[in-house]
This record gives sequence, C-alpha cells and structure tokens, in this order.
Amino acid sequence: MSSMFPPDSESYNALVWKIVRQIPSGVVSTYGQIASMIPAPAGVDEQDYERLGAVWTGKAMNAVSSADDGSIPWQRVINSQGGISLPEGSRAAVEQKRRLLQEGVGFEKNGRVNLGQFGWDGPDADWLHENHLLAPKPLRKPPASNPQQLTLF
DNA sequence: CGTTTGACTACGC
DNA sequence: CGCGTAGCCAAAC
Repeated sequence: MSSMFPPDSESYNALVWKIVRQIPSGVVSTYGQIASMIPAPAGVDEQDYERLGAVWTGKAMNAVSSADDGSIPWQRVINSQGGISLPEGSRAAVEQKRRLLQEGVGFEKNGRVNLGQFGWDGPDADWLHENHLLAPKPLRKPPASNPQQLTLF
C-alpha cells in the first residue's frame, strides 16, 4: 500500500522550491530534472516516480504563483521538451518567456529552448549531499551536433 | 456528487 | 518533428 501522492506535499513543495532557488540565471531546468533530485517516497515505483515526480513538481510550481514572494525563479522551470507548459498566450506564460529572454535564454523558431545549450547541470554535489538529494538525471538534450543557432550579435 | 482538468513524460505513429 | 495516448489522482466545477 502506498500513497500515490507525497505523504507531505507541503514539505515536498518546499523541497522543490529549495532546488529551484539554486537554478542560476541564464539557464533552465525541467520538472522531471527537479523531481529526479528528490528521492522517491517509499513504496513508489522508480519508473512511476519519473512521471509522478514531474507532475508533483508541476503542482509545486503551480503553488508558487499564488504565494510568490519573488525569491523563487519559477520561470526557469520548463518541460522536458524545452517548452513553456503554461497555457500559450496566458499572462503567466508571456511573463515567463519575457523573463527568460531577459536572462539571456534563447528560444528557437518552434518556441522551444535548446536544453543542450541552456539546460542546467544541477547544483553542486556538495549542496546536494548536504540536503540529502540525489544527482540530477541528465536532461534529454538534442543531438548536440551543429550549433545552427547563432543569435548573438 | 459525477466529471473534467491539470506548470508532466515517455513512447508510438 | 508533431500529435495523440496512457498512467495518476487531488481539486475545481
């Protein structure tokens, strides 16, 4: 028997936000990557957690907007495809893209961020260890071959 | 009180 | 490369 939801969603959210605060300006992380650093609750199948954790992280991020005190760079968390998950055209989505652009994160024609270029590698190993977190699962980066995206200058 | 709906992701066409 | 689907379940309607 296992609860399919964080036993303590409150502390899970806090954990997510703690990690998100570590994301430096100019790069992005994904829901799945954040979740991969948080140990799966006992009883939750690892494979299930890969998806569940991402959903939980999404919920945690959703909870930020209502209580955003400005300390959480929520805009730096996007989906595994490099896209913004908020409803396109919504006020929040526009704000997210605006902030990312301002931080230097580039968007490709299809409206996605190249995770290979702007993807975050995760916090320092020391920090992770101090907080009892796991090493982030590498982002699914696009075939890093030719840097056909050159928008500087 | 039944239905719909997600700030997700991997996978198959 | 883009779109649809399954799996999951608390909350909002």
